[in-house]
Amino acid sequence: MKAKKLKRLQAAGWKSGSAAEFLGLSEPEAALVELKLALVDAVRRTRQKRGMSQIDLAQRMHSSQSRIAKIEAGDASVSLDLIVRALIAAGASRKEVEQAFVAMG
Amino acid sequence: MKAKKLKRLQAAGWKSGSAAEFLGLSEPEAALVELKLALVDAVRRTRQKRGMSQIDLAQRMHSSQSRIAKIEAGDASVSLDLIVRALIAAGASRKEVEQAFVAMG
DNA sequence: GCCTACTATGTCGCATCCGACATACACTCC
DNA sequence: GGAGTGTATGTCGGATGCGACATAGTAGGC
Repeated sequence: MKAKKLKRLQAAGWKSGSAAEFLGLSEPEAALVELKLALVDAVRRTRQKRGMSQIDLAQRMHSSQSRIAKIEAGDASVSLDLIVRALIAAGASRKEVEQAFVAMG
Repeated sequence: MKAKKLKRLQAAGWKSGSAAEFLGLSEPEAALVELKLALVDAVRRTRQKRGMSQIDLAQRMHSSQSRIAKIEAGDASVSLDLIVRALIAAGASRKEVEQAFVAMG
């Protein structure tokens, strides 16, 4: 599956921008992917800044450690909804959320 | 269902901020709802600014008119993913997306 | 080495979200 | 009133995302 491959690639250290192009995603699809990647980064950064483990965050948002791991890995089975929920649950301020979105460019 | 009611209310003209509180959503849930509402507004505004009908937008994003209607109505059966896809497909500029987020406060 | 804490990956059954379709409603123009 | 255009709402089967669990990998202290 294409989406899955993309996610694996990016998890392995691909810089956003090249990955989407590499796999030949259409423009709108690509934009959404970029956005997700930006937010995923924000989740991990925010969580670590707050000194939380994946388990801590999982409990806060009534989810599981494996889900958090998948979120941060950019797994294809993770929706934008869940990413944003995680970001909020991690305690990101409004400004931090905004910036994650802005960073998408 | 609670979420459904909320959505109906907001569609009927409730200002974001009061609706979530009114229904007693928890903080993180509320934040996500606020975000969705802000983006939903942006979808409609962007679409209309571009002179598109709901059908036009639906075709652009390979969806259906009824889905677009539900998006703009804040229907509970619409994910954040879909809202953002719609916003992108409507041709929202990066600045417009940003502003949608800022407006969320 | 072993133990502990943290993170990653695969799978599964259930819930939610999706596009599609039908249909109703609202307006305008003729 | 009828036709045309745009929007809203309800429903359905199939697709996707979810939490949970098991398990494996990784790093540090002892």
